[in-house]
Amino acid sequence: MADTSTWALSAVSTTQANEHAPCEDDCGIRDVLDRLGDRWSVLVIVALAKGTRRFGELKAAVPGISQRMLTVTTKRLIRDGLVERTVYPMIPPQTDYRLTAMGESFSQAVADLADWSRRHKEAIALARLRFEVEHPGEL
Amino acid sequence: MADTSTWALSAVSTTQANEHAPCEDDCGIRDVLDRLGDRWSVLVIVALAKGTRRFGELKAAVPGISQRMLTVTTKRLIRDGLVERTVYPMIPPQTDYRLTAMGESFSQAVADLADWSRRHKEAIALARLRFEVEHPGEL
DNA sequence: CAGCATCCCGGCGGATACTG
DNA sequence: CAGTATCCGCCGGGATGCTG
Repeated sequence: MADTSTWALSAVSTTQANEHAPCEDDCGIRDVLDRLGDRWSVLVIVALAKGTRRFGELKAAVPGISQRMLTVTTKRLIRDGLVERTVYPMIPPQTDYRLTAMGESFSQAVADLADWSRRHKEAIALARLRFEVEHPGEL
Repeated sequence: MADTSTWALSAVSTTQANEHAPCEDDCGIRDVLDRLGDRWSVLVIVALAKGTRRFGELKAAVPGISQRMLTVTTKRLIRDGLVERTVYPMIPPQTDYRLTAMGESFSQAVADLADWSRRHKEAIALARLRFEVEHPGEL
């Protein structure tokens, strides 16, 4: 039994032609994960959770972000309806950013996630150490 | 007042030399966000939430993933202590993947997130439509 | 079946310069 | 101050081929 030549032909039936496999069922999660995925969205949300901020204040509140990524990120958040922008036409110009109702809600969800990571950060760090000794060099 | 030549010199005080700006305060969230960020981790977690799966079953359960990304993703999840792997040395070989206790906990957190996105997907879609008409072409 | 090794491309995001 | 425009390097991840 267990001839190595048999299972070579047992076709994998690779989910037969799924084109782009766009989830179909669940999704909508993708949009959320995309925001969570990029480097800055969450940080900006967290900063705005403390209240309305101007562009410069926001930049200062999110250490390391470039002006470009700040504009791009805020624009994406605005597009998704998480953030609102108010422009005061003065010299020098002023622009205020604040969370929308949905933004606040999202902020709460993020906070819950932060809670989870706080409760498990030691366990994760430990797991990584173990992995490093058992599989040195990998990843 | 409001002379346009004055504020040109008011140095931005660009968060003075933060090297890599590694958060310092919060963090641990970065690790979690990194898992949420990549394209497949969440999908694999969701698939494993339904129970133990073999490599091939997992591949079938996550439509669109390549064998390479499946190995890479599972390995990362194992490294972080979210997934366990059991190898049965037989011909043909068999490998089982299952969530750890922490993995189950994480799976729950993800489920909460999925809930949020389900409750707001319409609102997000609507916001995007509005944005598209008001700012055609951007993003 | 369950992987590892290699090649390669797209786009995310950093750095820099310019404008109202 | 609050952006916009441009250039560019890096790496996440797809496709393919080979092994135990």
